[in-house]
Amino acid sequence: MGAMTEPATVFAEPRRGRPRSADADVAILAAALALAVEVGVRALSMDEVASRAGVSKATIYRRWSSKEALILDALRSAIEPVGAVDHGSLGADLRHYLSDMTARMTVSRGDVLPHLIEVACYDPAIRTSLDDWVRHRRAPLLAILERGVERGELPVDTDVELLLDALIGPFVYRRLLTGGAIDESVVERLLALVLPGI
Amino acid sequence: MGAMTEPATVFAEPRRGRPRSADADVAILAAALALAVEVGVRALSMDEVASRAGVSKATIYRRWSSKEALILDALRSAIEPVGAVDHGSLGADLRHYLSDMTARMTVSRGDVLPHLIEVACYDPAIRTSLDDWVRHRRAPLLAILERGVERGELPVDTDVELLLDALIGPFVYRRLLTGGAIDESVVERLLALVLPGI
Amino acid sequence: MGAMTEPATVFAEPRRGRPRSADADVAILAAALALAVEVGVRALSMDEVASRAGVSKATIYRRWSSKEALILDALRSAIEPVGAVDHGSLGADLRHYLSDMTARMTVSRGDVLPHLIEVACYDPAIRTSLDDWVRHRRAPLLAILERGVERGELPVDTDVELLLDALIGPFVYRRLLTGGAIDESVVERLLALVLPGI
Amino acid sequence: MGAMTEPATVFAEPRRGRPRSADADVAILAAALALAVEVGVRALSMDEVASRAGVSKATIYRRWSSKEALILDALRSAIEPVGAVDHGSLGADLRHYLSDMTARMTVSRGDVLPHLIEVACYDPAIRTSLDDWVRHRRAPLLAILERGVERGELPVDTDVELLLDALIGPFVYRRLLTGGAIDESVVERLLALVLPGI
DNA sequence: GATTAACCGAGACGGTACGTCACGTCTTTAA
DNA sequence: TTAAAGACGTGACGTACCGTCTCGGTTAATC
Repeated sequence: MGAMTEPATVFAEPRRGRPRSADADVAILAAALALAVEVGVRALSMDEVASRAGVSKATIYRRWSSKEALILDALRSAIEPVGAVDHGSLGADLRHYLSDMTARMTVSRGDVLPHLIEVACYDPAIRTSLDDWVRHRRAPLLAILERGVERGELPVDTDVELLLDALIGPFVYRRLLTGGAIDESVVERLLALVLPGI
Repeated sequence: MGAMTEPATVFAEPRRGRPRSADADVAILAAALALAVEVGVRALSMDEVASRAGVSKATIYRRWSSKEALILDALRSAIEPVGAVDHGSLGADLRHYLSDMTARMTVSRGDVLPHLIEVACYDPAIRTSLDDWVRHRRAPLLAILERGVERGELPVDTDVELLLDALIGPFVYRRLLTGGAIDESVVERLLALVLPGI
Repeated sequence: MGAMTEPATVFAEPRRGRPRSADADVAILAAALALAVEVGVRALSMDEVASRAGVSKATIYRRWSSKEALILDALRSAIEPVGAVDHGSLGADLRHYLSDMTARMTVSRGDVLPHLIEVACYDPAIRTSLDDWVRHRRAPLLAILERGVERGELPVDTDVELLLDALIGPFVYRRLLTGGAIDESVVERLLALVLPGI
Repeated sequence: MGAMTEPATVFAEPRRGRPRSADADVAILAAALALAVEVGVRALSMDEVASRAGVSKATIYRRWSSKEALILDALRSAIEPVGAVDHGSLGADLRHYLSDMTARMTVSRGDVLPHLIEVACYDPAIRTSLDDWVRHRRAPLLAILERGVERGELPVDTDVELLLDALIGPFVYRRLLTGGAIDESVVERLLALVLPGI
């Protein structure tokens, strides 16, 4: 719950007063997610979220400082990262990760991420939170590449970060800007281009 | 002026009544651009644009169909594409193009493009217009790569589109999502990764 | 339209731009009055007024600066003052005026005036407007008393203002505070007490 | 403590459990009164009263059923009625009472009573409580007038209630509505008008 | 001494209304 | 016909206050 004003997960001294309802947390996030899927992030209104969650607006604003903070958390709660499975070889690991990623890119509505990217330009808190989320999603791929270096499948002096960006960047670019194809064949051709030996 | 409802530049039959003011076009675009820079795209309001341009809102909406259409045109009018100079070799051309592009990425405020990307998710007209713009900006790089094929610097069966995405994508990805470094050294290292022989 | 921000009745230089809708004025006042009667002033909400008048809240707030300013104007538009009829004698005039006044006091819901009195304590604009209204309603009785002085039915040195307060005050006091009887017989007994000769 | 849900002062059977804190009673009333004077009754909020009194809102609502009930009690606790002194003659008694009353009217902020009057229109409990308070404040004057009848200074068939209203009403009327003068000279002139012989 | 019942401060809760803002459209008069 | 000015309906925003409800913890009278 990164963007929350006071994360409920951190337990400090026993809080005084009536504790915040955990049910409300769940109901709000669920309502926000459902609405985002149904009508899109742009048309999502806090009144409607409150109404669906059976909660007052004040209860939402007690937890999240803005609409976008809520959306970010809702998104985060919904998307689990690609699993970090080890298939024994760099090629197999990469193919698995990238296929999974492209499948997700194709399925989901395209408006949540663009919305968050924009908001992050104005709201530092969202910026931080979005950065965390990106880091979290990159982690498995980073592990795959580092394992490749350890195994000797990649040179010791590989710039892992840049390699990662070269593998992910083209898909993000197509998704957000060019509208170009995103599928298995592109994965194969990109791998052939960037990592010819694999 | 791609998104305009009726482009003033195209002259059809001589129209009746008071002609549209050409000054207004300029003033509106200038005001929109200035505001976008000052307060950001998100906080830009049409009332304020009208007020700054010394123009009524109706005058704006007679020319552009929506706020985003105006912003898109304002953006377009401000950014001239990277020049299509021929330096004689693929390596020189690429280095020139990418350096220029990274320089622009570093300088400009980062909020106009993200905003348009988001809006394009909802508004097909903006989608089309944004696609045009992207195509327009990709054109010089596409020409460079095709020239490379003609010169024999690249294999004949090169997937030029994918190669282009592999060169641009990482920068877009860093710019919009990871916040990673964007500079000359990255250009060099990316070229070394994707086109080792250059 | 005393409390309006810019009274539409005062014509200064010809106003530019779209003029304010006179229909909206009427509809808003009517809706406010109807609601005040139905649910009371306290339970009257601006959203409901707007909805009933088929008007947006912004349109209301463009004309009146607050809920209370609107209520005051609505009240004023609804209550015509007691007619200033001349029955030929002080006694007849007074009996007519006071009977009429007591009848109105008994009929109307009792919450509008109390509400305005309270709000006037905090809002100087309402204060002024309420004072005007009170002056306006006192005028006929003042005329009656002054006519009594001219006719010689009252001493030349009569403190007309105080006499007026002595005739009205008891009724106001009963209405607002004691809940005491307000009827014809009280009018007679009060006249016998304050103006024994009449 | 008239409006209290369960008056602490009346001791019935000894209650079980922790007794209510008498300190809290005092602190709450003091805070309410201070706030009413500072910001006015309208802007007085229960959260702020609770905060100032160092008390929880629940503690307040355990004692008073509503904001207005609290305000009424706070008002009552602050204003002691005019003393019922016997100066030997009707004229002296009246002059003393009315002078005292006018002095209080001039001094105190004018917003507490108007507020209560309004609320009493909607809340029967406040209505009852306010009526009690009014009766309590009228009592000394009523005694004065009845003593006047006993002494023979007033006719035996005097309508004492109406006479009282004729003496008080004009001041209340001026205070709440006309904004007219309230001072010693008015007292004298009113007495000369209503009770010429005194 | 243990139990129990009512209290306590803190503060979260659902609800409701507030007054503001921006959008894109509409209606004036003037050029 | 277009222009500037500005009012219009729509609909969401985030805030404030109401009176109620949990919390963990305290304070007497009763057992």
